Amino acid sequence: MENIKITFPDGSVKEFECGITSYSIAESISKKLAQFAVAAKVNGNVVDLNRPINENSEVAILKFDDEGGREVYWHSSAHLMAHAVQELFPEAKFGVGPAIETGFYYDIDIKTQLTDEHLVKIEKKMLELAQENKPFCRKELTKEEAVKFFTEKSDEYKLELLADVIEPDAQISLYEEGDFTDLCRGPHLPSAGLIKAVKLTNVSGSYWRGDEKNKQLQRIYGVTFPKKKQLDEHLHLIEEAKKRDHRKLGKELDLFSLQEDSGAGLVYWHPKGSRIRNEVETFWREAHFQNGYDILYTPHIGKSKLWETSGHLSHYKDGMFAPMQIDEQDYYAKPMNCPFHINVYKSQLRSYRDLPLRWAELGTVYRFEKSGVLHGLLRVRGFTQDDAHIFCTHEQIEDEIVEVLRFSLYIWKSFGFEDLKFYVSTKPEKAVGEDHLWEKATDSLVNALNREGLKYEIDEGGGAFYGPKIDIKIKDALKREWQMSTIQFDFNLPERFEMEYVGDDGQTHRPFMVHRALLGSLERFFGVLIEHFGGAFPVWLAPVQVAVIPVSQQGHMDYAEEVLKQLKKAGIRAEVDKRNEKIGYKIRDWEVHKVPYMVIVGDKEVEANGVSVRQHKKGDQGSFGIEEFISKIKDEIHNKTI
RNA sequence: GCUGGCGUAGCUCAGUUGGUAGAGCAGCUGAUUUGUAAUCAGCCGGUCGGCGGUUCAAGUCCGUUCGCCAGCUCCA
Repeated sequence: MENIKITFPDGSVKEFECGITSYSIAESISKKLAQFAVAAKVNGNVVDLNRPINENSEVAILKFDDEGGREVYWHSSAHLMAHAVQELFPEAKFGVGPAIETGFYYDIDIKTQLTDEHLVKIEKKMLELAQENKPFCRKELTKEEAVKFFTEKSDEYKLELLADVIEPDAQISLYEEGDFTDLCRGPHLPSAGLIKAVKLTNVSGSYWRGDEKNKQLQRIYGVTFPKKKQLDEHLHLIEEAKKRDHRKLGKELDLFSLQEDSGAGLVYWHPKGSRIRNEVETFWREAHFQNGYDILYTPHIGKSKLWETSGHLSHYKDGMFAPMQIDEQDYYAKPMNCPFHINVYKSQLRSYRDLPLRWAELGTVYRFEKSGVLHGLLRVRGFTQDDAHIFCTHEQIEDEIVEVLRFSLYIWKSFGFEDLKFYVSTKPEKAVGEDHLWEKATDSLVNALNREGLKYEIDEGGGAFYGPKIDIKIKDALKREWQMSTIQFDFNLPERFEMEYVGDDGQTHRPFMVHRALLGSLERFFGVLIEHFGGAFPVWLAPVQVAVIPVSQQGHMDYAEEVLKQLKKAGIRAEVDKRNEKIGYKIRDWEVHKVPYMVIVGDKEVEANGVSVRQHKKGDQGSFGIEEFISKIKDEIHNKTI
C-alpha cells in the first residue's frame, strides 16, 4: 500500500495512508482547517472531501478562497437555494444551477412570478436549512436507475438532460442534501452549514438550454459567503463598481447622451466626449500610418446590388436598417465596411507585388440590433468601427497576424489595458471555404498567438461561417466581458466578389482577406475607457487638462487670463473659472468633474509670477513657475502618461 | 425579440386608500471678493414619457406605444 502526499494551503507536504478521506486528513491536521475545508484537489481534479483516496495522489485541501474553492461553494449554494425553493414551492421543477464568476444561479420552472419579496423569503429559508447543517451525499446510479428516479418525480428537465447521456453503462451521480436530491456531477461541500451569508440578487427570464425557441424559466441569481463580513464587502464592491458605470459618468461628466426622439442606440457625442474621441482618433491614425496601413473613406450607403453580391441581403438582412428608395433603387445603410474596401481593391488589377495591402477606416456602420440588447455605449445601433482589411498572399499570412497582434497589444497598452483575454474560434458546422484554407488560416492564428507567448482559449466551432477568428475581450466595471478587438478571416467575400491578384507565375490567385478591428468600435471603446479610468482620464485624454482658479474675482482675474493664454499657447486644454464663488467651492467642483490639474492663482502667485498646482485626488502639489508647470504637463501629454 | 421591473423639474429623488405636485443640487438675480472638496438670500423651473380609456375626479387604475434597467438569446 502506498502513501498519499498531501499539500496544504501553507505549502507544507505530509504523508497519509491510502483509503483515508481528505476530510479526515484535514481534521487530523487541525480541527480548524476541517471546519473551513470546502473540497479537495486530487491529481488536479476537484472532488468531494468525503471520498476515499486510494492511489498515490497529489492532494490539496481547498478552502473557500483557494482556486476552485468558490466554484464548489457556490455550486452547493445553488443546490441549497433550489432546496429552499422546493420547500416554499413544492410544485417547482428545476433546470440547471451552476456556479458563475460572481456567485451562482438556478433555473426554476414555477407558475408564481417571483418578486423581491419572494427572494427575501428564499434567503431566509436557505439560512434555516444551512443551520440544519445536513451533509451533501453523493449517490451513484446506472442511467436506468436515474431515469426511473426522475420519472417517478416526473421531472422532465432532468430527464431531458439524462437523455443526452449516450453510453448505456454510464455512471450517473445524484447529490442529496436533506430532502433535496439533484442530478449533479459535483463536487459539493461536506455539509450545508458552511454557508453562512446569503444574498439573492435578482430574478430574470432565461431560455431552457439557452435556446430562444424553448420555454423561458425563471433564473434566480445569488451569492453566498462563509462570513457575513465577506458578503458586506462584496456588496460594497458592487456599489463601488456601479459608480464607475459609463452611463452614470457619461451624464455626470457631460460626455455623451442617447436621446429618445432620435432613436434607441444612437449616440450623441457631447463636446467633452468628442474631445476625447478626437485624441483617440488622432492617436489611432498616426499609429496606423506608422504600422504600414493606408486609410480609406468610403460611402455610408450602398445600392441593393452591392449587398446582394456580398450576401448580406440573404444572410444578414435582419441586422440591417430598412432600405430607402431613391430613383427606384433600394439603398441600405452599411452594416459593415468590407464590400467597400473590396471595391477599392477591385478598382484596378492587382499584382503580388502590391501585397500585402492594409486598409483602415474609421467606418460608421448601422446595425439593427434587437431592442433588448442595447446597453449604453457598449451595445448600440450606430457605431464607428476602427476597421481594417488586410489582403495578402498565403506566404504572408502568419506574419501579418503576428503584426496585427503586436499592434493590438500596443494600442491597448497605450490606454492602460493589460488584462486582455484571447479566444480562438474555429470552423463551425455550416461554413464556406475549402478545408485546407480553414486549416491554414486557423494554424496561422494559433501559431501567431504562440509566437507572441499569449495565452488563449479555443472556442471549438465558434467561428463565423466565413472564417476562423481571434477575439480579444475585456471586462467592464461590473465584470461583464465585452468583445473589443477581432481578427477574422473571410473566405466568403473574396469568392463572391471574385477578388484576384496576378502571382509571380503569371497566373491569377485569390488573396487571403483578413478583417480586423482593434478598439472594436469607438463607442464601445469609449464606454470601457470611461469605466477603466472611472472618468478620471489621464492628462493626454482629459477634455479639460487644467482649470485656472483665481482666488478672487477682482484682484486676480487678469493674471489668471495671462496664465490661460500661456497654457493655450503651449497647446494645453485649459479654462479659467470665472465664477463668483469661494475657491473651496470651485476646487470641489473641478475635483468632482475629475479634471487632472488645477492651478490656483492669488496674490502670492502674481508676485512670484508662478502658479500653485493641485492634482486631482492627490491634492496640493506646491508652487511652480509657469514655464516649469507647462513643461511638466507637456511631458505627460507627450509620453501619454497614465 | 423574450421574461420581469421602471419612467415625476436639467440631475438625484419624495408624493399615503384616486381629490389636478414637493425637496436637495444645478440654473438665474442680488449680497459677499473669498487661499485648497459646498457663503448667504430671493427667484425661475413640471401637459407627472406619448396616446387612448375607466371615473364627478388619474402622477396614482386599465390598455397601447416609445424609452430605460437586470438577465436570456444575439453581437463590435
